[in-house]
Amino acid sequence: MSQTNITDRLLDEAQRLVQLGGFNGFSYADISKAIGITKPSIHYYFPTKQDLALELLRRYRRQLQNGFEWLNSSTQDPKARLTLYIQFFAGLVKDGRLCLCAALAADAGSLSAQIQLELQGALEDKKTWLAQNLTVLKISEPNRQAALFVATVEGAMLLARAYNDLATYNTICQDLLEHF
Amino acid sequence: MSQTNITDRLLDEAQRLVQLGGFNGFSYADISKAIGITKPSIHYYFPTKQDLALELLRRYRRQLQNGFEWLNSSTQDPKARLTLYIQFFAGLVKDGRLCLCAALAADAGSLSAQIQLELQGALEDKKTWLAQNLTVLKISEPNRQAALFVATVEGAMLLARAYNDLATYNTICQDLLEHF
DNA sequence: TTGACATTTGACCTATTGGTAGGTAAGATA
DNA sequence: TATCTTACCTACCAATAGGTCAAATGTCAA
Repeated sequence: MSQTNITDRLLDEAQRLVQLGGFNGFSYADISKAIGITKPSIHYYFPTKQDLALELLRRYRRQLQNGFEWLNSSTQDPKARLTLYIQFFAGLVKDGRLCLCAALAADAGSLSAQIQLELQGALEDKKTWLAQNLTVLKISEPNRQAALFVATVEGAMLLARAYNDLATYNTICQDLLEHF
Repeated sequence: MSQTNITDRLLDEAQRLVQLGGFNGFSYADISKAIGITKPSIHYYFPTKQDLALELLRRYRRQLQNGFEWLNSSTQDPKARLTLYIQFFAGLVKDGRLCLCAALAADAGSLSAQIQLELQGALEDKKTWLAQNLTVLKISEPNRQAALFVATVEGAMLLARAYNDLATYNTICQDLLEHF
């Protein structure tokens, strides 16, 4: 991404660590080591770890929006769009990562109410975009089916992570697509 | 469960905490407070936290087997069995918990290889049982569809946890069932 | 060149982490 | 009776957690 912007580098590394080991699975010291900036400097940008998580989600939602816009401009075919959605997350799975939503949802117990709202927002973003494409496909109850779609893809990432196997993700998502 | 057996009480509480906040989201001190036994006493039963996690998964697999046997004896109708499978986990979701598999999969980064194998085993147990019932239903590729089923249910729990809403889980699982 | 502000640091803090050392009372076993 | 084992305990440990603060450094416009 950006080599220059320190905020982004901090967020990149934090996101990586969250996706690999959950919100409680890393510390500011870990980020410090990886980025080469001292621990107090990280506190300068993100006073508390909760601040970090919140900004992580806000940025993630922006990234999602950009991703969806890119997908929309890539093809008009809704079926192809769903496939690209799945391929988008395959990149994460390949690196042994989870979607940020899944990673944070699992640790929701240690997240502030505000963060949980932002997490719900991110999931809503996904459902909304998916529902739009399911509507074009004339699927009945697109909102419900969108929720099913999101759940399955998140679950597929979870299984792929457990098995440490990209094929697990791809196979499940393949079968999911065939239902639509 | 068992009021008497201390090992079980420790595991019960540990499992609760893992399902609520992940493997890194609780400490021996938390269990200590809840059970009323000192921290070193917990180390007496489970020398390290990894030992605890391993036994948690081994017990979980036994519980799953018992559950499946109970489901098998409850009804011969495979469709009804799938419904009961979903209801089984709804109890967890109602308490704001995740399936142990989902909770640990998200924190897989901080789990030993042995534990990850046990985690895979637990997921295999689920897939195997589901595949048996899908076979009876004459579903093609029952193993693949079983993986899809597991992923969706795990994902539904994740979403329900994020939204803190049992209905989210029920709706997704309802729609899942209608695909079979 | 200076002042103002942004950025980064070393030194430090308190609480908690997972874990250990050593001991003790109650049974079981020899 | 002597010894061993189980099931706990108190007291403690080094390391790490998230976080603070005053001082130093960098940047840039007036």
